[in-house]
Amino acid sequence: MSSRSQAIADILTRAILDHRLVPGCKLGERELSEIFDVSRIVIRQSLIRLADDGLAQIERNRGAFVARPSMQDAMEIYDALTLVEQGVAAQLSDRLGPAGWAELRQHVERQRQAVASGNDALADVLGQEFHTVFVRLSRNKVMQEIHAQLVRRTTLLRSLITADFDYCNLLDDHARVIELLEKGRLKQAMELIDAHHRSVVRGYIMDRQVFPELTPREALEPYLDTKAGEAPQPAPRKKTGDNGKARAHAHDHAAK
Amino acid sequence: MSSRSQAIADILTRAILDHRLVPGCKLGERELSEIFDVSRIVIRQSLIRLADDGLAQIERNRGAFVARPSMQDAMEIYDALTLVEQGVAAQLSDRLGPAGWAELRQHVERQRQAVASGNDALADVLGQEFHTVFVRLSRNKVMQEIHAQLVRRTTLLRSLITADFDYCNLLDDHARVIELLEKGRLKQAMELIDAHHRSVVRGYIMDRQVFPELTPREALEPYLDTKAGEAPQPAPRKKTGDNGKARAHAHDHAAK
DNA sequence: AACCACAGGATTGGATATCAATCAATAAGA
DNA sequence: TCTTATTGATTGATATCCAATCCTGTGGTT
Repeated sequence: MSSRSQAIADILTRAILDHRLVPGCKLGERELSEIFDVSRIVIRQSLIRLADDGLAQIERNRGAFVARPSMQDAMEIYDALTLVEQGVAAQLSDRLGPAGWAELRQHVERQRQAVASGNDALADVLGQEFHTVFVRLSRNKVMQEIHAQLVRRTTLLRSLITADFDYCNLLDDHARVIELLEKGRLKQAMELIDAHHRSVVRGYIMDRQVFPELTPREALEPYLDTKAGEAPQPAPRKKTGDNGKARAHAHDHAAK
Repeated sequence: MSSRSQAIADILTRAILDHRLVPGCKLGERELSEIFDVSRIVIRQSLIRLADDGLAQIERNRGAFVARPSMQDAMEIYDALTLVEQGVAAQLSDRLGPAGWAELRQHVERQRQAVASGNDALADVLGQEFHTVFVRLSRNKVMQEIHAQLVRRTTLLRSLITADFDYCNLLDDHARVIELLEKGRLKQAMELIDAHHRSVVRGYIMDRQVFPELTPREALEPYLDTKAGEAPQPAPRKKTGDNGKARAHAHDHAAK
């Protein structure tokens, strides 16, 4: 392990991405230091890392809070994500070998099986991972890190929306992007990527404030015991505005 | 100002970008804490920020060093920069209004005047700034920050090269990119951006190690007095392998 | 002389206690 | 009721201390 503050930053990041720590939530140094049983200094360093990553916001003499991106921020993040993925798509359409295309198709197939077998949680994860795999094939670690950061911020954004949308028509986007790219129809693939992200962000309805429901202590409890071992995957917090239709298509959302 | 550690991180960043702190240079906590007259903890926080930005590298129990990117890193950074700038170019070719084009042309014109009047230092700065202005016109703060980070890392890379190249044929790239974009010849503009960055990184000859020449204390001295006021622009360190030809075209390099 | 092992020093990572500055919220007063 | 002052809580930062680790230099061995 690199350092305690990095480990704690990772845990906080996971908790935020799992929507257990919601935007606006106060991240008090004393409270966190008691939860993790470390000194305040280590917590400060963790919070600095989170702030650099855009997941937390530090206000002088007021403390750190889980970032509360604005609607403007959301659009900019999705714009940047679109730009990056379009660029990667352009690179891959030139450079990617058969093994790469096979890996992508295999990933989509696994996700499709997960959806078919009703394993929504797995489908969620695979859907998220697709983008990561996609960018990894560019073999550019710098680009990967930039993209990963943007993905983290989009995941944070999902804490801020109440209404989900109908994503049925976008279920097979991954497969279609692969297909278009492999056929050399780069422009269409890029337009598809753009259209998809655009429709996602257009569907966003952001709340002025989200209600925590979980104290930081409760939110972080599941991550604690693992000193340096396996990471148990605690179930993400259930969505509050849980209307049936939205829930029915939730995996489509995370699935891209 | 936000915090002491941020201010110090900014100073360290500037010193690195000015090539006063060269890659591989040890950034000892005790030494820096004495230089800046703050506690070691503040320095640690600053170093974490630098590491998150890719300008420093922290090795456990060994300390922090100015990052020493590999040739592979250099290519990846330039690839990412190309990707970003191409993407922004695509956006601007659609969305940018006349005022934007005018601002770009005006910037190029100012740089041209600086070159004509032999003010190489100013030409350098303007040449760097062009990219920043270019990306700023996308009106996307997220993208701006990503781009700025990449630019910082390319500036760091320049500490690692000894041989400069002949950039005469690329002097007017900025103007030509603008021209092509405004005419809607997006593809050609993107190819020009790519070709330019490619030729830059191909010309890189990286040294295994760079010799510091300046102790951290000497390197940081010019930045110190300014508690919170104006930032004096200390002259960048003269290049060591200073052969006439390289020097003669140095401004072309920084000018892009 | 070359090489390995061990001890010591130096440095980092972190804990604790303490202090000043600032913000927030309550309590006092007009 | 509105304004102001005090109090409490939290952050920013310092100093000191301790443990773990790395580096080095010495000394013994071959």
